Amino acid sequence: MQISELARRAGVPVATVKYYLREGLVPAGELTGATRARYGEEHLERLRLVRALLGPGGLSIARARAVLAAVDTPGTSVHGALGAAHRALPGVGSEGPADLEQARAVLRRQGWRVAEDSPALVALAAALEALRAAGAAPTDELLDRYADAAGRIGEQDVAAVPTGSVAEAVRFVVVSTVLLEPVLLALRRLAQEDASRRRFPDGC
Amino acid sequence: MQISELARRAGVPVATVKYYLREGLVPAGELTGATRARYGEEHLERLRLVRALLGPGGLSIARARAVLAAVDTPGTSVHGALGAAHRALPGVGSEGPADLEQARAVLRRQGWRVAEDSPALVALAAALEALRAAGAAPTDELLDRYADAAGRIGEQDVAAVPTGSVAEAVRFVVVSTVLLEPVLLALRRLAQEDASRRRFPDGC
DNA sequence: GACATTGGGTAGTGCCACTCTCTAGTGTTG
DNA sequence: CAACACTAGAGAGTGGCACTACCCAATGTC
Repeated sequence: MQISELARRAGVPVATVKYYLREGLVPAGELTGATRARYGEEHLERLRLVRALLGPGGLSIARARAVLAAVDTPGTSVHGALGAAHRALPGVGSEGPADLEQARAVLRRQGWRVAEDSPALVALAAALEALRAAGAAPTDELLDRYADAAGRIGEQDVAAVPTGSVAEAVRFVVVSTVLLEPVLLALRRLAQEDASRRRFPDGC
Repeated sequence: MQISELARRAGVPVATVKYYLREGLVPAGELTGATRARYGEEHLERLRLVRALLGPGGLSIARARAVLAAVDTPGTSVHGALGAAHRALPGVGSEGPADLEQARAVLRRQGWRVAEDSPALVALAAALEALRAAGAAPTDELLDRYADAAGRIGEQDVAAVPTGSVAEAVRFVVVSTVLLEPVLLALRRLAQEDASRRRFPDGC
């Protein structure tokens, strides 16, 4: 298929596909001449993945490229791919070295063990710092409840990883890590809405 | 305090504070002359809240203004404030009318009742659509597990709302709705990392 | 042989969150 | 009272980002 068909089937303007090709998000097609290239189903699939990461996934071009690099690198272990995906995701950017103490305490109580420099750990510390700065410091009890729920989800995520090939597992991990985040947030808001309706009926 | 002190104590450039004043994110100070205004502790608190919403909260200026409008409007019910906050939050922007069926099915199984046009419902449908487009359609079982965990969190969130004054409750709802999202996402990633380490030891 | 399309590249666009600069006025210091 | 630093308010400029429009020479199609 040519670029126009690729673009049409993915619902993306041709100029945008060219842009992704230039940025290295989508691999080049097979050149059949100086001004012709052929694209396959795998290009279409990749293009759809890119759109999902950039749109609903909320990634920037640069971060999407880093995430896709983890997908493309064969020989990476599944655990390593998860780490690469986490590193590529937008953590909560903080300037100074954040206060990791409350975050570490949660991990201790949950019995979780993670890398010393885990980006998720830094992100958690930064998020807690933001809450404190906004005058809404969370209690340890609240954090523990959140961690309980998060633990269930993380367990579920990892259990669902297919064991067929490493490549398949890596792709699954990356996609689900990124694209299930909006699902989780939407479900939380729905649960809040339901709980709020029950607790505050008729406008309290 | 003058604008320079306000800016210094919040760790924000003076020009940026002026910008927020112009955009209506921070209320004007009390004018003491044609070129002088006085700001109080409440301005400092508000400025810190704005920074938390824009930075870690990930809101745009326009969305932050809408969220803050909910905080500022007295007489709003707590349930109404939650709805206002949800409407102001960035849903997953989708073009056409998404397929709400799978999303509604989750709600039915959980026994949740939400508004027909709930933005969270649309966001969930859009997120599911993105997953399908990326070739990683989630099973109902996975969604149910996610919903179970989200249900716990939503319950917890609503239970934690202070019952003192409506204004206090509204502020709490808005802040926790927005600023606990990064906490939840970070905890999920930490749980994934721990679970992944246990399931894929030494690079599988 | 006319015409549309392609790969490849450069430059421009629109949006956003600031950031700079200017004016006119004001408090403060010596 | 004069010099000076600071202020409110507002317009214009900046840099980054994700496209998007345009151009060219080459090529495929009718």
